[in-house]
Amino acid sequence: MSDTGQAVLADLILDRESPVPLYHQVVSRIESAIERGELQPGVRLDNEVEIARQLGLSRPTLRMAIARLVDKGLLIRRRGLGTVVAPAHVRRPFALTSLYDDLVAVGRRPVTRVLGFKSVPAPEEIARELTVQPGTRLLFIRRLRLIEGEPIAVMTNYLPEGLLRAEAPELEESGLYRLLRRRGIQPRIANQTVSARLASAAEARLLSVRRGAPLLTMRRTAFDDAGRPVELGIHIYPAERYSLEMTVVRH
Amino acid sequence: MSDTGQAVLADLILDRESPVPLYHQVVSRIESAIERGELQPGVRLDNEVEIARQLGLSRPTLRMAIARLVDKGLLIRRRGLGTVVAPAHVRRPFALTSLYDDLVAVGRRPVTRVLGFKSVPAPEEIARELTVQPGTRLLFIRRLRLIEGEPIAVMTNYLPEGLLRAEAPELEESGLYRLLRRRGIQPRIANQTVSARLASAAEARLLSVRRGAPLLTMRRTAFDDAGRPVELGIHIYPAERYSLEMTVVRH
DNA sequence: AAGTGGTCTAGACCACCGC
DNA sequence: CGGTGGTCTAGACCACTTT
Repeated sequence: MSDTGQAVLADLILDRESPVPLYHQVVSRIESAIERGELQPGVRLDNEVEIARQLGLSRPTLRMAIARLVDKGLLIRRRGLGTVVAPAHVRRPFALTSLYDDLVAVGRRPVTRVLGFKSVPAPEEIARELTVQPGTRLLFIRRLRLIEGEPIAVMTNYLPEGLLRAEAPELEESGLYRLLRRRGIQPRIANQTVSARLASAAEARLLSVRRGAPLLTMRRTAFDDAGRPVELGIHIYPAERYSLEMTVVRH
Repeated sequence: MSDTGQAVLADLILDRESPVPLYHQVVSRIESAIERGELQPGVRLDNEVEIARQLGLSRPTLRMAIARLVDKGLLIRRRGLGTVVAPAHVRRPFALTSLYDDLVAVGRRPVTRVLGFKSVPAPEEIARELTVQPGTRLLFIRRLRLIEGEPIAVMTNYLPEGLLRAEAPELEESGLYRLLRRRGIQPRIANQTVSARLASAAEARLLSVRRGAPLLTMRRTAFDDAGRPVELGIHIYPAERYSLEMTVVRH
């Protein structure tokens, strides 16, 4: 009914010497203020000109920050009305994070076992999807992921050779995407197909489910900034223990 | 190896009298040039300052346009290198379109049968997900979608009353989202959970599959600009005939 | 009418990249 | 080094929403 409150952002501290862009500093400060509950859902922010003045920024710079937050679904902005903190309806951004990151984020302890790690010539279909020549040598990786002793995924990946070296042990400690990032490789765009089928006997054994249990399947090709192939992933999950969650924002 | 060509965008026609923002005009012009093949993947664009000059725009305005196209995965931009048209690896944006739209877009003819359309009090769990009071009256809709005679989805939806009226017949002609848009309701953010399970006898009958066949399941809550609940959808798809595709761009 | 975000301009300087 | 995109400024005017 009445005003839900006016947020004062004047005390955000910006570091003009930092290499981190100012608008990005604003994004992360406001983001964490919302996460910590200092900015409650429904709270109305001051208008853009006023916030910019308080922070000592130009309006375009501040707008860039707010635009990012709107994109993430954290803020809602309407002409003539103002900017308010979005309701809490989850705000998990749909991004190219790995399952590993997701699980760690909620405090669970996934364990990974590397089942396969070798160089293979690219099968025709996989070569086509990754846009490499058939027969090109690819790194084949197969991992089993468990959480509290229960298998939750069998992940098969094909990567162009040279992206990773003999890093099988590290794959037991870290996610594939984290390992790639550490080597300076940034997946940027990914095409995913999600479907379902029944577990074969071999899959059932690996995943500790009965034969014919429902599996969630995901097939993904990922490319970097320059459009170079990074990875093809074929993942299967026991549907009884796993689901994919995503938040979609319409622009 | 050598230059892949230099695109001249100077002949894009902009209408400064139009209510459509200039940057948006640039976005749609370039978008359709790429779709029509006038701008081939790999083609390098002139630098921002030059394009802006050619179009008679300021650089920030042009940058806004290019940023949108990069977001959509149509262009790739790298500091020091330039801007090029992205490789063709699909570019289906992951958005809140309906299955209906998707199928029509590829020229297929889906048919929809409305199985249920009535007002019901909100069950507790559904009320919580939609952030309405338990017992609030909701519109319950259940539809069966077929393509070339084969069922591909059973869609169950709950909407706050008042968003739609007695429009059951129209639901056989148009998608739910299209109908909502026509009434000025714009879903903006949606949380989706995708998983899988086996078909019950009743579901198997509806979907023309055997009992125990794998089903892809999707549960979605959607909210509008102002964070008001728009819809809760519970969809099931016969996995043997349907998969979900999405393109994810990391920002 | 008043207040808000939306669009647009014309510059400036910086950081990264390949040569 | 020269060229590119990345960031930032200080304004201006417009369109929409509510009072």
